[in-house]
Amino acid sequence: MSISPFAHTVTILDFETTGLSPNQGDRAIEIGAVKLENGHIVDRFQRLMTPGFRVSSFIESYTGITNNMLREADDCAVVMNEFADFIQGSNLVAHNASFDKKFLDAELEAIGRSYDGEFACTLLNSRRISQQATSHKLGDLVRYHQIDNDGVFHRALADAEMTAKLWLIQLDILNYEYGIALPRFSLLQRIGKTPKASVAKMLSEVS
DNA sequence: TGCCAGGCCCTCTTTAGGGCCTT
Repeated sequence: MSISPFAHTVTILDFETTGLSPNQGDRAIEIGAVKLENGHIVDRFQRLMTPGFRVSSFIESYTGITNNMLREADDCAVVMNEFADFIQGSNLVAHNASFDKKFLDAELEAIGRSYDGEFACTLLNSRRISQQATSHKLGDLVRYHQIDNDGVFHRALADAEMTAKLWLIQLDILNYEYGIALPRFSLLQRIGKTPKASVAKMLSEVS
């Protein structure tokens, strides 16, 4: 059963992983998430998890998450079971959501859990409603929108916090530039799936 | 043996190729 389009709870999540593809054996090593209710952060989730094998030196360098840190972490199954509880009843947002969705799907399938929310993507939305931005990487959009940050990148909770702020900015853009206040979650999904050239027309019709 | 992600978008497109974005 899907979440109501009127649901006000949105969870913004970010995975750090051993690589790019669960189909190639890659696993999650960290999950970070913030839960928003009516635009305000009401809860946070951040856990390291051990994938069952050593991560590469590239991933250690890229994320700052070392094999020593993961040695003390719980198994993916334990952490993802807790995270499945955390996201129940909430729609989901991520930057380049197709990436995080495939890891969420893979890790939850491995423990026989599922979720009832639907995904929206701040990357696809940015390419449509911030077309003047020259790059839509999360870090570049943080600078472009002058989003407050503590200088930490490529850690799950820090990236989830910045993605949450980007999501709220996108809501502001819809409000101030298109006159759409309190858009349904489904509208944010539609923006990401609407052809780039047609977005302005679609939004003018909605407003 | 050799290769090795995948979804989305744009264009010099659609019988395709390449860039962007995520780790």
